[in-house]
Amino acid sequence: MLRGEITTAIRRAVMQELAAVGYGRLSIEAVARRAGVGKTAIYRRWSSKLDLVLEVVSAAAGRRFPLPDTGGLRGDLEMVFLIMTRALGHPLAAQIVPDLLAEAARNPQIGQTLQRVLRANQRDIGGQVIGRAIARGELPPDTDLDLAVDLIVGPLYWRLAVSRAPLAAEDLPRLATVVAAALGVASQPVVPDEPDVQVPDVIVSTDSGGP
Amino acid sequence: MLRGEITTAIRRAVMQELAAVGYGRLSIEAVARRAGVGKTAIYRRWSSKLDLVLEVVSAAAGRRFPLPDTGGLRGDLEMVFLIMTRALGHPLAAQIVPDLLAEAARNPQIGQTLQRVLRANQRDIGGQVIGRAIARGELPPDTDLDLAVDLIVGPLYWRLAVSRAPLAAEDLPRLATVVAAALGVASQPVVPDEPDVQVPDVIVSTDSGGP
DNA sequence: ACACGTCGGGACGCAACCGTACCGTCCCTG
DNA sequence: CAGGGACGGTACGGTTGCGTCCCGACGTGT
Repeated sequence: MLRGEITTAIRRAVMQELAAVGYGRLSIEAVARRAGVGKTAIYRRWSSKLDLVLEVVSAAAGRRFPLPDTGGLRGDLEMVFLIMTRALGHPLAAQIVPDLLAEAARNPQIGQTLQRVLRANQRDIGGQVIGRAIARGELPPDTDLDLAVDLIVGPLYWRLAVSRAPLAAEDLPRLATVVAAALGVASQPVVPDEPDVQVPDVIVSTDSGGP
Repeated sequence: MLRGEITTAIRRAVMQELAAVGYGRLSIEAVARRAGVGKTAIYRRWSSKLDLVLEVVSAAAGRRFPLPDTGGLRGDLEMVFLIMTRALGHPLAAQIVPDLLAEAARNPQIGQTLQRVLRANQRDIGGQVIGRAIARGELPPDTDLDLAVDLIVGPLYWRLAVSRAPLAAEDLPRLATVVAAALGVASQPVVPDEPDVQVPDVIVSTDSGGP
């Protein structure tokens, strides 16, 4: 009969440790130390570091929730942005999410799990917002969902998780207005304005200059 | 008199090792092994792992370049997107950049360096594009540069570095059109459409459910 | 009241890596 | 052609973490 308080303490310690050192350097011993438990208590519950992290992160991030209908695309977008801001504004999430997303590029198991608990969720939400807007006649029926998700999630994720610049609550309505405008032209045909210009060669090199 | 070929080999090995295991797990011994050199050769050039990574990454990513003027905002954006796609399309960069950006959140030195070589560069480019568009009369003079950078960089970074979904070359013109539309309304006053709706509480929790 | 299972703690052998030191070799410079 | 410096390799003691095992203490359920 495993004691629930111990399990909870381990979960909390995993999140804190993930935020502090990242997945790559996470060690079972450090988790046990931080949780104030023996390593035995951890191995009694999870079989490995990967198993531990996947289960804890899934449990913490896997909550789905209904997205309220505000009656308009702009309002729906603002609602999504507000929720994203709250979620990524949590210090633990702001550290853990980018770290795991980077690790996902290298570890297929992590990639699958995040795909399931994060990005599928985002696609759901994007689908809801776009679907409603189409039903309202605010967007054409052939709106590209992938492009829409990029437009909705990209700027705010960049701001909150990468750039980490402060974002005032008053900025969200403006961002919603701007993204709504972008979505409005997403399915229009492209009208090229000027012929091609030579594109400079940009390659990440490994041998430029010396120390 | 340090031999340049050795330095180059170490640099290449650092990039490959960063891509393979990330900054957190990068070890000097693994770099030496991969480069086919002794640890001595590395310590003779750099004082520590942090020093090594910062110098190598700066040298590889710090190249600035002129952004050609295509004569229109939409074309300029497409040019930026093409350059970004090439840079982040490089397998090494696609692995290393998100990893270091996540690490930057916990290591101030890495944060400062990336700020200097990556984000300042992006702000420069964004400033060029927006400045030209303002001069052409395509955008109002009070366009918010921070918001513009989020809109330009966010969606493509999300797609290439986080979502990692395939992106056809034909998608870039459409993305440019869409982002240009977004920038066009970026400085317009916000017109609220519907009064507030209750916002559901979303918090990343550490104690939801058990294994 | 008793017995069983979980608890924290400690120890185990093994592996990886740290940063330094010392080899003998090779190449470049003067 | 002689000298010096950088080279790859190896070994060093010390630290950290792995996954397992055993211990005595606790506490819970019957």
